[in-house]
Amino acid sequence: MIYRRTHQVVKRLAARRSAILAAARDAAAEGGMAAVQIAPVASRANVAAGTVYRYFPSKSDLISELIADVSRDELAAIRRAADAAPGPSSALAAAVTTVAVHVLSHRKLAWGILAEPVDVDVNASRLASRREIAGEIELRIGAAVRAGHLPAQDTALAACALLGALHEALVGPLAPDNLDDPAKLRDAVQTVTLLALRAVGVMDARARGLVVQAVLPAKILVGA
Amino acid sequence: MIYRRTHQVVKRLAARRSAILAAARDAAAEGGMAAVQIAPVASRANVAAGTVYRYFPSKSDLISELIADVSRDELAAIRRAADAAPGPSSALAAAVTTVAVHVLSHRKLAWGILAEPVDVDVNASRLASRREIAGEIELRIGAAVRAGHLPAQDTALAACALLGALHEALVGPLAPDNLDDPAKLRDAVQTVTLLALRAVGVMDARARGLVVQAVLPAKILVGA
DNA sequence: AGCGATCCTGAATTGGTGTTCAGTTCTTTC
DNA sequence: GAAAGAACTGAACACCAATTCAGGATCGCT
Repeated sequence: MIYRRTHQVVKRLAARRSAILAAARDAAAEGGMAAVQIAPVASRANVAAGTVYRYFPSKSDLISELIADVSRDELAAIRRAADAAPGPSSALAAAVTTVAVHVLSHRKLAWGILAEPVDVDVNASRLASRREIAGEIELRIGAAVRAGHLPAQDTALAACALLGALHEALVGPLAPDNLDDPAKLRDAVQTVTLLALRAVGVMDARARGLVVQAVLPAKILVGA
Repeated sequence: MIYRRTHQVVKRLAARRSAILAAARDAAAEGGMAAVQIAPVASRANVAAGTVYRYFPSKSDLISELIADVSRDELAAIRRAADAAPGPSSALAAAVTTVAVHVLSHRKLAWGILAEPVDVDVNASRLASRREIAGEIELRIGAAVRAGHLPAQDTALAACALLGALHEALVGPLAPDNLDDPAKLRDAVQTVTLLALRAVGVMDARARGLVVQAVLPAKILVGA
């Protein structure tokens, strides 16, 4: 008598799985990674604590997958924005703006994904995701360099620095707390993008133009 | 019969206090904030666990003071370097270089102080220290702006971004791991300083000059 | 329906770390 | 030198959250 999962069951299992992940994401968005605890997450997902362990071997695995998930979304958004730009410099500006906007739209979540403390095994996953995003930025910087728009430079280090600047200025603990006003938000994104572009060597005047072009299409309507 | 602390006793108590703080600092330098646990720290300081509580009301207080301590040192170093510079732009370059070098000399410690997870009450202290350092950088940026060397800008946001860039590029998880070689180290400091200066609007050519001047006096002999 | 396989539950277990405190040792004072 | 006060010790306690697991519920097959 062989037990075989029916379509419906498979779907239900998948749904539960994503429900748990979604619950974890919500928890992280509200209270950072520290708030991603098995019991609360299970409760959010309308599941018992033990059930979580039928879908994820451990809390670390759950968080790793959460990070991978969020990063995948972000990476896709960056690529989309950059690929839609008319040239390498615009692409870089678009990529940077996208990161800024994304990070601002869920500051707590971003903080948790980027910087909050986790176990060693989670760090591996986090690192990989981060590398991908940094790699994408690096690519765009490299393209701009090859196009002669930027001076030659260590693109990897530059990419790290850019991301660091964005994160610290926008979601770090010193980030201005008055970013609820959409206008201020827009200003912050513009300012930081400008800084980032100048950092890699875009001339001030040209950078200002790129920023304006990049910010226009980006949706800066962000929920808490 | 009134007990009055003798000089010797006062000194011994003070010595113990600093021994505990030093032990905490060492622990943090080795394994990050997570390694700052009462039992190990007490053991390092040649003291029983309970004794720690005669000097610090709680672990949070201990860590808060540790953070304040380290930050005070760093702030002093920044001021010293900047004040010794001949002009506002040089001062900014010197300040940035100093941060870079300091952060590199104890990466784990810096990471713990800057980004590792801690209780809410500790965060307040950490925030204050960080604000001071960011404030100092902000001052230097402001001075350079007033001197006409930089375009007008949001100095607070710029300061945050600069620090974020430095930290991420030098001690963040994506930081190159080959920084044991002093030459590479020097390169990294130069590169990042250059990025930082350009970010706030120093022209590329001029920035390169400032970097060289700033890096020369900075000791880039750093232990693990 | 009936039976075994799978899945779910949630209370109990586990592990690790901050904190306490009764007992001990050292210090001051007379 | 002895009494009283302070400081120190370290094992015991408390707390919190991850993880487990025996029992109950559900599902797939005949």
